[in-house]
Amino acid sequence: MGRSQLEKQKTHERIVTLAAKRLREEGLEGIGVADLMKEAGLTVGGFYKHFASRDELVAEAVESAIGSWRRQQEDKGIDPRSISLDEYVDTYLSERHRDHCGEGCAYAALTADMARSSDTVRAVATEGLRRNFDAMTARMPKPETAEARRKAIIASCLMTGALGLARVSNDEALSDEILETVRSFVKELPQAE
Amino acid sequence: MGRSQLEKQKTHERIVTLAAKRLREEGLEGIGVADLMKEAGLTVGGFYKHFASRDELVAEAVESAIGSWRRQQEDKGIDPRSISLDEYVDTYLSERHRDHCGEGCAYAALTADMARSSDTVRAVATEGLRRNFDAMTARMPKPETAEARRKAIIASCLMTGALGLARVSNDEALSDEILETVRSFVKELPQAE
DNA sequence: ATTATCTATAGATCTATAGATAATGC
DNA sequence: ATTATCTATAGATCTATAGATAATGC
Repeated sequence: MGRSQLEKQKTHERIVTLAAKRLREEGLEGIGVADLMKEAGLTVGGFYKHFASRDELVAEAVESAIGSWRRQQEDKGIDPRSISLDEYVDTYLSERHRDHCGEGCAYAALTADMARSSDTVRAVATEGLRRNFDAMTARMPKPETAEARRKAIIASCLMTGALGLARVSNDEALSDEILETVRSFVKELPQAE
Repeated sequence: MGRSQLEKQKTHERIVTLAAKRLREEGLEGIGVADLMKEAGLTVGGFYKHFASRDELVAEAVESAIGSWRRQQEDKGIDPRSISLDEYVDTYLSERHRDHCGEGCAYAALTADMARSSDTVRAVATEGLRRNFDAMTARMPKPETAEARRKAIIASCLMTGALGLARVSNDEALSDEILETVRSFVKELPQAE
């Protein structure tokens, strides 16, 4: 016990990354500090040398969760902007994403929790939401137009909503129907009207 | 202390109705048994003569929350089926609904919590989801067609998703933009294609 | 006599802190 | 000497239960 500053920084990141996953799985009030540290291979005591409070961890974890998909793509050497609407929709509204909440979209997993959260968390979430709308607008034809932004907002609400309801249904046929219906609709959205 | 059976039944309903509101506000793990009973003008002790466990209350409260809108309409003497898509969209995607989570749609308020819940809760939620899809299908032109059902699913996902994201944003302009954009889109949905 | 609710509390769980331990880094 | 993590625990909170109290209803 007693580690270098570099190791502390890595430990900090490990806790945040794990929290970003576990909180998406269990909700922002889900996992406790002790259990989380145990899963990270640590003990409770060290926690408060990293975070002033559990809330502070939650804020960092939400920020990390919001940026996780973008970071994953960049780590694979992929520019997220190069991913087309069709590709994005297929992975977002996939059975895999539905069944792996912890690695997925923070907005689908934590909508209500975020809305109830502290100002800090909501500010982070709102900023991320804006960036998501912008990224979606860029995937529409004529991205400078108001029509592109309109469709980007529609697509975003549809996708988070569909993933959420697909996760609610314990009838897999109904769940799949939701995913498939919305997948094909969003793909046709750029050509609509 | 010591009440009639009729009063007990009314007390039971009062607890469930209050829980349906407070759980939509704070999430399914939000309010505790003691606080809830206090708000109902009662004390902790009586709780377990009404429910075997907190989970049992949650299940009843979720069922109550899912049916609350329908019941409200019926109490006003309105047949929910007589409400048009346009009317429904305007109240669903209103600032009022956004700002009053406790009286509103259970799916928008509790999506992620429901998905994580016990089999009992998920079964109730899935059944309600099916009924919602059916009710929305009936509001579309040619309700017997597959196209009507497709649009009903789209509209449902869009509306729950939009309300959820509108609640996340702490920037009211962005929040209003989401609501307005989706409102007008859903109203045009029946005529689309 | 039965029972709906009350007061009081046991037991579990969870956040946060205090003090010890064993590395780092000047 | 400093500090990152550990062990141990205080204090708050929450679910559930036990036993008392005061009505109901045969």
